[in-house]
Amino acid sequence: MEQQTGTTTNQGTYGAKRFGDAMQLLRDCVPIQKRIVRTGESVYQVGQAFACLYVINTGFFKMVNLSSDGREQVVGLHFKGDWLGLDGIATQQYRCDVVAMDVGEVWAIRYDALIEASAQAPQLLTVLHQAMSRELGRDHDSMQSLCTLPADARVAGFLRYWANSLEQRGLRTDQITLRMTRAEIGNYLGMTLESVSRALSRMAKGDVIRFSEKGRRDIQIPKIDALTQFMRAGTAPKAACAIH
Amino acid sequence: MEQQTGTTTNQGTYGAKRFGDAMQLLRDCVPIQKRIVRTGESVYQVGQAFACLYVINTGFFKMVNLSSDGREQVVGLHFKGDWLGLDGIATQQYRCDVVAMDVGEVWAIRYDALIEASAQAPQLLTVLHQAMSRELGRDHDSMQSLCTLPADARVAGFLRYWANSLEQRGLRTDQITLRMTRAEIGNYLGMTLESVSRALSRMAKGDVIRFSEKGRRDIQIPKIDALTQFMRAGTAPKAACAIH
DNA sequence: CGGTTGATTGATACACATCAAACCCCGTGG
DNA sequence: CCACGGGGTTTGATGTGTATCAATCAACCG
Repeated sequence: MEQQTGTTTNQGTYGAKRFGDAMQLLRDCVPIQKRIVRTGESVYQVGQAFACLYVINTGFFKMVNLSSDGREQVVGLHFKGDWLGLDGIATQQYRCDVVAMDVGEVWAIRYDALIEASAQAPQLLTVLHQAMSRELGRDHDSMQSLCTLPADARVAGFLRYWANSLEQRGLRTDQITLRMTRAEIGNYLGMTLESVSRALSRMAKGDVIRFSEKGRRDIQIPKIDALTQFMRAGTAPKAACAIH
Repeated sequence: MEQQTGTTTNQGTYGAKRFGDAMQLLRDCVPIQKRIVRTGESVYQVGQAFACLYVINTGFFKMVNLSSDGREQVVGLHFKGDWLGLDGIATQQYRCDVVAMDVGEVWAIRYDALIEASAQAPQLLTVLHQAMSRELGRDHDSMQSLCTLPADARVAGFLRYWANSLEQRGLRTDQITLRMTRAEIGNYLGMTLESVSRALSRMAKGDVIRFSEKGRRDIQIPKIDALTQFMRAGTAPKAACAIH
């Protein structure tokens, strides 16, 4: 695995380059409105009239679904290069809130302008469709985790996902800073904050992760494989016993 | 709520017409390869090279995610007018299996041909994007159900979703035939087949649903509102007590 | 400094999984 | 025709993974 691939040109894999290319294309082909979003502020909110898609330039965002009876659910985490607002196309209204977990910058792109521009530059469609397709795949993986993995494994999977997301974007992965509280993580993973805390404690005990000296929000992952290992540990305990 | 809206022209709502319009447009603008898929056969399988999107003309399909360690997960149910294969765009390989739960017909459309055709007929893009956007929204709702609702409410929500899906397509909803075993339903909802069975029994006891005389696979829903009611019952039992 | 917000850890409770038995339906073949 | 077998469903008894409740602790801040 390469690190700091800011200038590397890896085309086959999902490297940092993928994002750079797409963003350069956007800059060139469509009018873009840059916008700073401070921590806790939202890019858009449920019910708002749909007009723009947003591409994340910097920052971390959570996507929150609100049900009619007041339940809140974090349904996605988004990083640099991800598109926001896609769920608004169908109904012409945004279906969820997107909130910045850190100060960040998004590029607003009018959907109608994007479609128009795609007549001249069809690659724009490829970029858009790939973003949507990727999110569909991610959602399916999330559903699978929620349905088939025990709590500990879900937390491990979450850390692995976060580390992978950073790595794909050419960011540091040896020391990651979770920008979410235990409660937010728990909400995203379908468990309580206490369960998240216990899972992390168990991982720390097994040296799968390490807490940084300053704050329990910074986590070191010595070996990502250890996380994958830890996930399987809970999934199929019978197998280990069957060997005798 | 109107029934049998086969010829009705309701534009604002998600009526049966939406599907007819889109399918007519496709017929007119892009080459279509019709294909019959028998019960248990798959439209495509994970790992297969991506080339086509599929639009369901008739039948019911389940979308199954397979993880590297062998876990299977039903991540979606699809009906007439839904698009299949969208998750393959990003990686150029299908990411899951789509299996017919009943004999049905799908229309295969080459993705590259669709993009080309969209240069002449931009409405094609609208149709495609709305389909993707709708699925994203659906997935988020599923995640919310999995994370926040108890087992009974999830089963009720599942029935309501099924009934709504039929209604939007102008099909009968008074008597619905589940084309899935309890085990499949349980897999989709993140619970065991026994829990599904118990939930259905409880609903039948409360007259929220009725089993048809022939087989426990056919279910009558006298009032859909009763399902919604049943969902809330488990969600906030404290509130009822607090009133005294 | 007290006050607040988030994290950890323990004791207990409960929703659901697991295990097990019985039943129903339906097709097959003697 | 009935015997048989097998897949699907129901229902009960028991076990367990997490939720819930509660206390303590750490960090931050006006």
